[in-house]
Amino acid sequence: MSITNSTLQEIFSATSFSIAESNLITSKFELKKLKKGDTLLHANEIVYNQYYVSSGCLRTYYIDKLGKEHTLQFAIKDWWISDYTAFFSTTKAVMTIECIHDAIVYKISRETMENLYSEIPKLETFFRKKMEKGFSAFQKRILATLSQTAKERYVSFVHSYPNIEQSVKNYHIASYLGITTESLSRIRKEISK
Amino acid sequence: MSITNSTLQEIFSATSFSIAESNLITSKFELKKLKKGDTLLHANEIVYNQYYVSSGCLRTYYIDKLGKEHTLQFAIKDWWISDYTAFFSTTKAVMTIECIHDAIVYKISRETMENLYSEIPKLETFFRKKMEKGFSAFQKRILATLSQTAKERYVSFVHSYPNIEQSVKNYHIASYLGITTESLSRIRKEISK
DNA sequence: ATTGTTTATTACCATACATCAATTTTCTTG
DNA sequence: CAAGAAAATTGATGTATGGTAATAAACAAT
Repeated sequence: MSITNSTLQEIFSATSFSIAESNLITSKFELKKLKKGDTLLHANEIVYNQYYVSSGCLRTYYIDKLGKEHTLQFAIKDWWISDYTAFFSTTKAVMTIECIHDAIVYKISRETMENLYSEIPKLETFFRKKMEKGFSAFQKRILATLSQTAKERYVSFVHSYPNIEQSVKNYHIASYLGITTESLSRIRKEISK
Repeated sequence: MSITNSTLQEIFSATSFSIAESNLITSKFELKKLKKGDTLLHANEIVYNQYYVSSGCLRTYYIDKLGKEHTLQFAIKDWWISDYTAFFSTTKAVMTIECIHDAIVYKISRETMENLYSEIPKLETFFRKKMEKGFSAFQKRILATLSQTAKERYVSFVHSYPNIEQSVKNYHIASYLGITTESLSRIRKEISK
């Protein structure tokens, strides 16, 4: 229950806090260790928390009515993860979060976040900017799905996220790109020629 | 140059400001009237501004290397519009914003926004929450593209945005859904049976 | 190392959606 | 309301990606 000051530095690198602020913030985060295969968040559960990923790898995925998995997001060091649609409104998760590689994450609730925001405005600024980045990333992804072929999207994924590409299964990547693992396999073969 | 207090109310409905705050904010917005067919933002232009839509209808679209248009977003009354990826980093627009129906918008620059945020924290809260909603909406759209057929996405679009559906061309909707206008036509035929 | 299990590949056929070209319908504007 | 322009529809055919099933390769565990 609670994290260290150096962890605080890790999470909010560019931001500087007073001692009082630091103490307040560190007291609110909770460390969690995850093993490969663990489920951090189950679909249908009410989402109270978001998580900062300090190490390891996780993914958020959605299971559709046919039972197929669709990966919305991967998260490695220095990424935040949750089912954000549910998190922002404290409603039930549509997605599941799974640990792909043993991980260390720091957990914080939305209620706590909102309270911290009013006490420490620069924390709100920090997260507003995070959100702007995330919004941007999603926008780019939508444009990519609209305008590119599966092959182009794969190439650009490998290029943009070399660290992730190495540490996840091909079928995870396929479900992120919106294609089957067989199609991805064919694409990889073509590229390797 | 500058808007009225009642317009301020319109934009920030749920939020209340002191007189000084109101005056400060209203002085920063600039009214702009647009005619159908006008371009509010050109691709390749540096993006300094975002716009609140008071009336009318606009859309943001991307032209790919083959010359095809892909609609990222529509905006009607009470929506905000810009090329946000470019706006957040004050870089060149990738997209174009076109007026689809005569519109009235209020313009404000990012620099002004950032200054207002530090003076009026609740304004930052307002936009953080807007951003959370937008992030959520994009997330849902990505999940929909990953897991649904074109027909399902069309039905859900019509259901979610009845006001937009009425006021835009079918080929706009097609380019938003990521299909051709011919395919959309076939889908509509099937549904009408 | 051997065996079992998970993941990736390959082949063959199916399907959703795209493309192209023509036609019809709807909207504009004098 | 007539004539032209823009948008939507339809038909015929093409293509990217999906589905199924079998096989091969990679990984894990004893």
